[in-house]
Amino acid sequence: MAPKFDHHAAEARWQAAWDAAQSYRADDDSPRPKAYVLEMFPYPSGRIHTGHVRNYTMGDVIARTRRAQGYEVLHPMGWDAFGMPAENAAMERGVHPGGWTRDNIAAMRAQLKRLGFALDWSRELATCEPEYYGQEQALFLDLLEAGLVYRKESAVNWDPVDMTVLANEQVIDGRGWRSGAIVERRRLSQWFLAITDFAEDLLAGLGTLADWPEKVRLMQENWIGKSQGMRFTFQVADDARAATDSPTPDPSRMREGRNFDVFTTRPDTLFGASFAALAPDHPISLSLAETNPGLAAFIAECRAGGTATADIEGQEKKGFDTGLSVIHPLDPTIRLPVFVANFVLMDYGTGAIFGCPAHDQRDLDFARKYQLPVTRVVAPEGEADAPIHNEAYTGPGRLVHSRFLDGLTVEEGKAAVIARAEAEGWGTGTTVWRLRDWGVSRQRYWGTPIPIIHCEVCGIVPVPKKQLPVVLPEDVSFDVPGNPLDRHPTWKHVDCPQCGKAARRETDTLDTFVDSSWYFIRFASGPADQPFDRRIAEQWLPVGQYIGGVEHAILHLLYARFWTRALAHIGRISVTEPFAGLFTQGMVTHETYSRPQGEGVAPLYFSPAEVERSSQSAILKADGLPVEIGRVIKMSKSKKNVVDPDAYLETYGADAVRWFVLSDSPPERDLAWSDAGIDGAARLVQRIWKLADEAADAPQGVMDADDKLLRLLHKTIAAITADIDKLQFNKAIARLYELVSAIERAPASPTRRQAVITLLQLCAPMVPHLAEEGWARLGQPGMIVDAAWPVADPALLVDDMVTIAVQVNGKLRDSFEAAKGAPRETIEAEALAREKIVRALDGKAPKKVIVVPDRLVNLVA
RNA sequence: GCGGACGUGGCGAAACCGGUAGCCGCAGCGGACUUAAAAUCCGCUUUCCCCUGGAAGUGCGGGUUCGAGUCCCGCCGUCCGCACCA
Repeated sequence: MAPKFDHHAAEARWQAAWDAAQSYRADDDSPRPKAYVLEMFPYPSGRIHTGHVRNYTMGDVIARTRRAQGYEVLHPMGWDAFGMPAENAAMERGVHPGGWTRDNIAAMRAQLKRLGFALDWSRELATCEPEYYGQEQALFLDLLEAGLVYRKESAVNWDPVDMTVLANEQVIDGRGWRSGAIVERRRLSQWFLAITDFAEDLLAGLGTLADWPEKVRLMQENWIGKSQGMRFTFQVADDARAATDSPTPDPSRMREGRNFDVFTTRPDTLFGASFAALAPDHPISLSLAETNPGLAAFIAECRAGGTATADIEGQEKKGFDTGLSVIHPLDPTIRLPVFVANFVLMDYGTGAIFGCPAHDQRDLDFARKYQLPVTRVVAPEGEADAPIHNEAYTGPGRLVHSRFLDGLTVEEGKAAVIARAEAEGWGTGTTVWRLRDWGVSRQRYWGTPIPIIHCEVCGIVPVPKKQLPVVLPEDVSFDVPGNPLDRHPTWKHVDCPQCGKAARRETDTLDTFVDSSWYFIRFASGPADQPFDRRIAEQWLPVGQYIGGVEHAILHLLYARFWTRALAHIGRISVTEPFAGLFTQGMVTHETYSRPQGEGVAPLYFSPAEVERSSQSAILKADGLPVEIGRVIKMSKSKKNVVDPDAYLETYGADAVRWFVLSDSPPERDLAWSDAGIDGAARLVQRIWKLADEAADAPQGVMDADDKLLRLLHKTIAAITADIDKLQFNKAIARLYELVSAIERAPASPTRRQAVITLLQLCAPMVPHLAEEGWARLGQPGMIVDAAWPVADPALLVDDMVTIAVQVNGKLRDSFEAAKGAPRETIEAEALAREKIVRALDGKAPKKVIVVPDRLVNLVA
């Protein structure tokens, strides 16, 4: 009986051998074609989770295959090491964020090494180290100098207990996610990156990303949100109406400086306008509120609550009549009342709209509430003038009740109104974007310090580059809420680099998305004295294959695209799209185990480690009683369905774990982690090992070219190469199983021995330790990582016999073997002569015969 | 509400261009080996029936075609993203 494959020994042996040979070191000066394979770098939370294992295994298969195919491969790893969890750990456990983070990195690095990934560890980086963030500060200053960084006041979610800004995702039901305090909307001075300068470019660039998922491109397109329309000015009329709840107006005072711009995507519906509305934060609203307590109260009411989506949803449309009216731009005799309305957003367009109730649902709701006129101006083709009830009409059609526009289509109407507005000088065709500039200020300690000094005399002064990096102080405390940098006794006090007077450091740090916006460039080239060496970086970039979770489809990928373009814009690099190929993999899921705890109480969940799972049921180890097996869902701490890869690495070995995460599910879909699945993977590892072990003593010599096994082998080479290219690892694995079965059945022969050697090469990207061990057992020269990828012989890919299906009226009745390329007549004759077919036709001659060469015959009776 | 993806055995899934639906794995059933078990190996496994065969079958209803999982039209369901975006 052959000895079993010993994963502990093999992993140790080959990981040491690869290390000693520096097998995965990427050579900048290699003459070979370059391939940059990258997986999204992890946040060092403490432990590698199954999602990481899946992500990095996929990348590893690509990297190893490319290497075997003769590419110089760059496959690096690093740590997205700044961020809030480190500060939370500091607050909860009294540890320093830096120590906590670096300990986590050490633990996770060991776990990744244990999985045997083909990574170039010499390029490892952590964003929390000054060598990295100092260079980021230099790039920030470059962008500042180029006018792509600016400071502005903006509304933020402010947590009054934790004394910090919260992202929208951190506001839950209007309360801070940590403190539970009611979130306020505050205006704060914040640093911004001018991503909107590149809106058009970022949108156009999506069209060049052929190797990105369509879904991600669409998500980015929607996020950028280009809308074309018209911007025009409303003149405020002299004759003020009597307004509700306002003091007797003085018309001349009211009019002064109160004309305002609106944006619309539907200039064609202008004759359907029945009101105008301003955002509560609009400057005119605010100025009117100074003398109008009713309006001031209304604005205050609108401001209550956070900026989160949940707060906005379902809110009733409300307005406040300002008493002003504006003049309709196409007919000066028409006056429209001006409201301040809660559904108008200051951040989009101009912060003011014209309302056309017949063709916009929100405007219609508003008009019904305030008894404003509703006039249809677009009618569907052939359907003249039905009244509008409670549903606005937004479909296509022709214009009605619109004077010079009558009879035009919607598109023609838009063009006509814009042409007229531009000719008369009261409006212009224009484009607005949903995308906003990127606010990067965070009132946090554990992030890249923004390299700016505030001087009372000189204003905003960049830290001179010679003084970089601005290093985070280590002696900080987290015993009170707020930003420790701001409270630090000395750190922020510096002399102004320009005038030398006492000044103050910026105490905000950069959003961690900045850190991840250029790490792939630093991997390609990471000199000590500058962010990157342009020549070397450009040899590797763009990343050929980038792999990560779809949750980064918008923010990270958009920011990285922007940052790269910004660097190109200031002439530091010629690459504009950082990731040529993108793949978004699915999540790893697991079933849940629970026991009900009575009505209205959440069930009690148990972790997979606490449960003994048999094929049909599961019992709790502690008491031997059954637990309920729940749905297969994303791993989460609250449902306790998280598994730790370490235990599996110990029991089954890296190769079995790697094989399992690649098998069964297509990589873009979710993968259900199961012990049964890993058992299957471990069995396969032993089967392959047994083949290698037996083949070591098998006869060597000349192979039989007609051997069926040889044909299968070459078909498998071709298929697996194509499957890996398309990242269809599940299909590659199904084919490997077929090949393994076929070899097992084949008698010992030189062909069989060669098949085993090739099999080891084909599965080496997935199970590298096993492959090396088998390669050595078979006495092959060197290491399998240095062996060239097998090439399929085209002559062996075509069969000389094919199966011809015979259908009667489209239904399969019989099939037979025929020589490949046999003439139609031969096939037809054979089909008609088959006993089953004669019976099926029941003596009748077929009316029509369809012959598809090498495939089928269909007889139409 | 807008945009998108998906729907195939008990489960994860295959199926090139419209051409034999269900490769491969998991689970299950039967058998061999064994004192026994594990491990391993062999076989079966879409459903139904009047079982040497036949019928139905890829969410539902239509259509195009000699032929549809695949193309077209209309529904239903699930998931994802965005959302008072003017």
